[in-house]
Amino acid sequence: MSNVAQFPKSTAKSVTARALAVLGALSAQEPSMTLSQLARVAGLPVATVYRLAGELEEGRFLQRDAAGRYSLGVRMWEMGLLTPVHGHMREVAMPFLLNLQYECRETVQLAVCDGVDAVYIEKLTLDTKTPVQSRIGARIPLHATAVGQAILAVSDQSFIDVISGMPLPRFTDNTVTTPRALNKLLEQVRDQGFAHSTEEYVAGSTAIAAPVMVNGKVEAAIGIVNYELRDDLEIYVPQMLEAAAGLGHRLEELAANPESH
Amino acid sequence: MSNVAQFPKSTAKSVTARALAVLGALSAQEPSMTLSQLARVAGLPVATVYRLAGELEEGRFLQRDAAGRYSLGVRMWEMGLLTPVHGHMREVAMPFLLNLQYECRETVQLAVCDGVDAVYIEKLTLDTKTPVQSRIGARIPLHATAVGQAILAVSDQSFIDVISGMPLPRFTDNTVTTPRALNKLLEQVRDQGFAHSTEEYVAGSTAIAAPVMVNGKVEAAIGIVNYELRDDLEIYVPQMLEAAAGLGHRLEELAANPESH
DNA sequence: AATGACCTTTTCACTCAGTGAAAAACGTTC
DNA sequence: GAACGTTTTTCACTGAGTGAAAAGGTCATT
Repeated sequence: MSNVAQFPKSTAKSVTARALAVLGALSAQEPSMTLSQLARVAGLPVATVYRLAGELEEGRFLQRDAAGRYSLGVRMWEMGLLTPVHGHMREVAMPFLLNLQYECRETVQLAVCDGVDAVYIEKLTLDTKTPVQSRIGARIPLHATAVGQAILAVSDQSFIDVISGMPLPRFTDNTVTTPRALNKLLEQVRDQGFAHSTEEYVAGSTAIAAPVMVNGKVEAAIGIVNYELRDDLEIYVPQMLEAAAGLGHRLEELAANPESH
Repeated sequence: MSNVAQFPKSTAKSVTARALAVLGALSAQEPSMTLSQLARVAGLPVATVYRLAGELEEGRFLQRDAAGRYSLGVRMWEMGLLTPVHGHMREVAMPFLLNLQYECRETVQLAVCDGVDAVYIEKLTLDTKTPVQSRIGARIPLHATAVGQAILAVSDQSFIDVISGMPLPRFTDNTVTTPRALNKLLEQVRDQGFAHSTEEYVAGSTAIAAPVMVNGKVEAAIGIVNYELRDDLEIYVPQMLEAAAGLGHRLEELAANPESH
């Protein structure tokens, strides 16, 4: 059933905006589409999309498979890796994440705050049947995950107010959905220095997370997740805090020295 | 003096092409630029780039830092993750790579073949001063790296011929640069089931690598690198082969079942 | 083989979105 | 304070981009 109509952008914008709309039509749910699907989702005439997609393909931002379906091209991927989020943050964080993973042998995550939610930048997991929720690049709510709470707790009060002022969607029975409860929770996180969340986002998963501070400002969060409701996850808190602190310091160093490799 | 009009780049044609040229101006070497740099590199008038960059920023394909410099935006990164190269292979491979990393505590790499060279898809490293050469997304020569050789050795003979027919650039004293020598090397790789390369690409580094076979066709390679010329890297061959085989089987399973998690 | 459903590709007259030189407005460094 | 490089705004002009419609493909179903 096509109940789509998520982008009814009748307001035909600039050529560039249209081109981006074409690219944006592809999503995690539908990473490849036919020309006409693309047109429908982007809300543009087929002929227009035909031309635009052709040019995007030329530039390798799109690619067509054997069947003629469009998906995002290698160029897109290559360029994505030049993004500060990846190029810098992920690269610098890797050794810390790996060491932490080595010590706890649980799934280790790195997330940053972007807009009003958190985004997973890296996930090191040994789990072969890992849930989709925490795909790298996935956006996750700040109020309902350990990494989100770790970031939010040490953010500016004004930002906290913005977030707690927005609707706080419920994902499980344990999700915190009122501003009051959220603020209380965040205070607790600040007190103990890390967040601990049990089944607030996904049933059956529990997680701890710590903020990564760079020059007094939170830049990311490192978390440990377990999908079997381990109740002793906190035994890894020291190592996690060490990883978070270590990463923070390293980022400060790199920010100071332009490029001290 | 006479610096009036120098248009080094051939004038990009369509609006879309120009927009892509603006994005394409950013590179691994210069991941962030001022507006006018952007214009110069893209070979477009400043006013034009000003407008285009504005729109690209709106769509979060570009972003500006505090100083007003442009770099690639989060959107670019998010979408890059939807690319076929990344999405599947990397996700499935992670547990195998992590286990291998756990066992050898050396830098572990995953690469696939794209066109006439290999591309690093993932790199797990504990090394904080890791060389730039093996950046994720970096393209590396098939003839001069362990992962490249591992892939090439088990490729179709026709493809091997194409590669060995091309110029084989020399990177170090140890680089194999003649078709004869390359073929001999590849035969050896086939015989022993893995590649072992010492200072063929980067001085001071040694690596081993094994191909990942999926239904009889090579799809990737898993490698272990060391930057201090460890001469006993081969002790990890069994684990590496196990990881490669494990990943191969997992990929076969997933190819069979459309989507079994 | 004829039908219909859905897709891709081409065409073409119209017009409005995109253009870029030039000038204004900043922000530096000497 | 002037000389330089930057970013931003303005504006008259015009060809690049548009999209409806028609033509051409491909694949089921009858």
